[in-house]
Amino acid sequence: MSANAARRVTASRTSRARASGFLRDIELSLPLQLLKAREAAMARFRPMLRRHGITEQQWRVLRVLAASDALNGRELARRCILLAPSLTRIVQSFEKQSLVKRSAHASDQRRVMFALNARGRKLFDKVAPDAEALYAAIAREFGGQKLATLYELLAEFSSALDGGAGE
Amino acid sequence: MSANAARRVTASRTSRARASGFLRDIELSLPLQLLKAREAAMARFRPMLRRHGITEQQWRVLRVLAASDALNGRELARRCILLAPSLTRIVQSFEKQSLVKRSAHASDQRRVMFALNARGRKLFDKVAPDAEALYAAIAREFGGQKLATLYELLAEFSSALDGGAGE
DNA sequence: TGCAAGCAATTAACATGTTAACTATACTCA
DNA sequence: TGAGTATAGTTAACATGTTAATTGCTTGCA
Repeated sequence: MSANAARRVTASRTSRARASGFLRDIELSLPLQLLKAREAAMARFRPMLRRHGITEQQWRVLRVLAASDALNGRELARRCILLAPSLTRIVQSFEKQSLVKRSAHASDQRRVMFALNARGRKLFDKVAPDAEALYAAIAREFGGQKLATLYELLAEFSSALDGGAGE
Repeated sequence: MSANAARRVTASRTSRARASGFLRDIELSLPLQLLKAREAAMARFRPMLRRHGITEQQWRVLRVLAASDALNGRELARRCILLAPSLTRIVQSFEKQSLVKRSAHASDQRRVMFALNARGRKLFDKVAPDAEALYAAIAREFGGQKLATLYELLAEFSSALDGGAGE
């Protein structure tokens, strides 16, 4: 499969680039294709999350906090792939809704520790089954084998470009 | 490679999920991994685009318009993977900078046609070589073969989930 | 014909992305 | 020890993402 893919991509690149006379075809912009694939997946999750009254990014924070007792902001942002300002806004919103509580780090007064409280955990437990069902449907439609290969390639790509910094 | 990947992913999923007692590990959220890979790539492009004074999304619009004479808003948004409101804002900004001009569609007064003008084309010609150089570096570091396989998988994934609607 | 339904583009409102600046705390090393 | 530097978190400002509502035009059909 991948040998054919290589040939096909190369062929289409040269012919289309020659035809348009410009930069390689936009179909061969990797960031765009990653975005497109992400959109295809998120289109399924967003309506469900919306019914639960949360955004995609808020769900990431809920998930990460549900999987660990308490995290400081920097680590939380890193695991959610969120920038610090976005995380600040999200946890502030969560605190107003009593979903998250903050506490001081024992030895470093700069750090702020965040953790889910009872209401937050309850919301997570309510959303998680719906998310799992949608994820299972995607795996079924695309194929578990191909999904695993895609994971592997994405991980290799990220670490190849990050130089190991992102993980 | 992909057979190993499947085994590895499955193994890590069960062990981590059991350890945390919650939803499968967040590392196995496909939208998140797509985002992470995209971030790894965009981290290289953004500083360059910023030096040219444009954003990532504005660059997508420039590229698509440079590759075709004139497009209506809907088609332009579709090719750039942008929502209509975002496109509206971007082309309005481009018009103020005299990068893009709009015209009426011949037979359908609802449609608005957008095209690059001389200034827009000049900007595109200025940015394109830098973008190509960064793209070539990524292809070199990650490997052209693997890159082609990744493209293929992403395309299959998008079309599998879109049901053919997105293309 | 003319009206109901649909489509293209825009606008509005709020959430997030992105960069830069800022505050408070922690570290380092002369 | 104390000035300089680095780090964690926040805030600010502007661009984009997302949904819903709006406007103007088009189409289908009774």
